[in-house]
Amino acid sequence: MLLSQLFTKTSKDAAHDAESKNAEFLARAGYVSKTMAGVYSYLPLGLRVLRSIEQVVREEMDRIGSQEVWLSALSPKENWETTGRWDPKVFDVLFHVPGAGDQEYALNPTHEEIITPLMKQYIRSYRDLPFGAYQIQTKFRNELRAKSGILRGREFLMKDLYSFHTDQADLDRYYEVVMGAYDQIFVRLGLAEKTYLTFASGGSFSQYSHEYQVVLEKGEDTIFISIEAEKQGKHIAINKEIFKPGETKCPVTGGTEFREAKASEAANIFKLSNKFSAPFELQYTKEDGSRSDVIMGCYGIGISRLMGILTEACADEAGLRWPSGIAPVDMHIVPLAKTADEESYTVAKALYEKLMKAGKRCLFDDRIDNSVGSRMADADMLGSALRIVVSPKTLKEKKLEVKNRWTAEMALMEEKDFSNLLT
RNA sequence: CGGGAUGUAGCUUAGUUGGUAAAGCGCCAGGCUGGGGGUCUGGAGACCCAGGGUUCGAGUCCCUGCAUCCCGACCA
Repeated sequence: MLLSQLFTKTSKDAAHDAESKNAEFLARAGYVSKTMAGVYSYLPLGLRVLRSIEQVVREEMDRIGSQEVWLSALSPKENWETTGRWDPKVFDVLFHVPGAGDQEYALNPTHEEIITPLMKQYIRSYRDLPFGAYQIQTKFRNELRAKSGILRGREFLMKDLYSFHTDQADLDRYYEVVMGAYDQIFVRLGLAEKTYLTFASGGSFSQYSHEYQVVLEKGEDTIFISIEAEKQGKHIAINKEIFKPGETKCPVTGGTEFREAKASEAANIFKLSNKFSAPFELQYTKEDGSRSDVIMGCYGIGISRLMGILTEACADEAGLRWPSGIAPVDMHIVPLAKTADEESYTVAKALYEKLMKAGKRCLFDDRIDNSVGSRMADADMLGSALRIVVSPKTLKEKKLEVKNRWTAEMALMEEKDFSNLLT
């Protein structure tokens, strides 16, 4: 991608209302643009990051055999009346949208009310169970207060998986499988060190709930981390909402020592049991011919929120940084040339084309009229892990300068050594 | 939904006891530059959030509304 062609621009100034780090940096880098409070548009570089996160999640969901679907974003009022969630006093984040005539629809904030009746068409007997179905889709929640940039919006991208079982024991087994997949997701996103499996209230639908909380200075939740578990190399915490000082014990180790931390909830998983299958009468036939409610689990993970969390966790004063595999590009190439005829430009351009042909994703800063300083600052802001500078100075030694955005280490390398390094 | 703060050029802001709007950045044209948002000259760009009110006169004072951010409540 040529930087001269990229329609987004970086900005030196933060928007006056960008109080949170993610809102400030993602907007300054031109990754996202705020449409209104809690609602963002994703621009070319930001969309690549969002898609990369999405792909990590998708691969781990596929790996455990769950099947990707794409459920409708609108749904009929009746489905929500069936579960009692149409009533704003019961469920205040549901957007009610008018349809033709007297009809009213819901803009889906979650999809139990869609997938449960849907599965009535397909689940007949115990032979059809168990299985999992997931989707990655925009969710709409009428939050009374949107906040913290893309961390808590009224419109956001979420992966939600629903699982269907004959009994609680099979749900318990599958729940563990999903936990394993989630662990893998946090490892791949480079967040494992900061992520704690957090025991939380089940809300109004279940006594069971686990959250994946990522420790962040500006986290909106407070968790109590089990010190005992940490000593055993386990990341276990209790959400403040169910923590009783002096009483609560670590459910994994039995330990009684905790340390308090601020964290952001990246994922939340629930054992639904028959909470939704009962009202929708989603049942299956057992081996003895009798009928029983399907047992369900649901497993959410905030894709766009993870992008915000990664920004909060990784960005430095100079701009964005991303874990490997998540950045919008693999490298950012800057020729320090005054004209496109100079060797430093032609060598850099040739390198760019070679890397692109080899499947690397690169930004090439062909904006040679811009000052050197502004182009270096842009390289830092845009967040590529590697920056390659080709200048008359480095060319004298027939070398390129390679700088690591994370370690700030700089190395002069011969072009062929550099190319070899990448293969 | 309660409380607080803020709305002035594309962006960030200044604007005195009320007298008809200023700067930096960005943008456009042209120089000089070239390893960290460089520099000089010239230029374009604002119904001062909206609607009422007070006043000879309102960016400025008053009322109402809207928007945004923050705190709280809320958060499958």
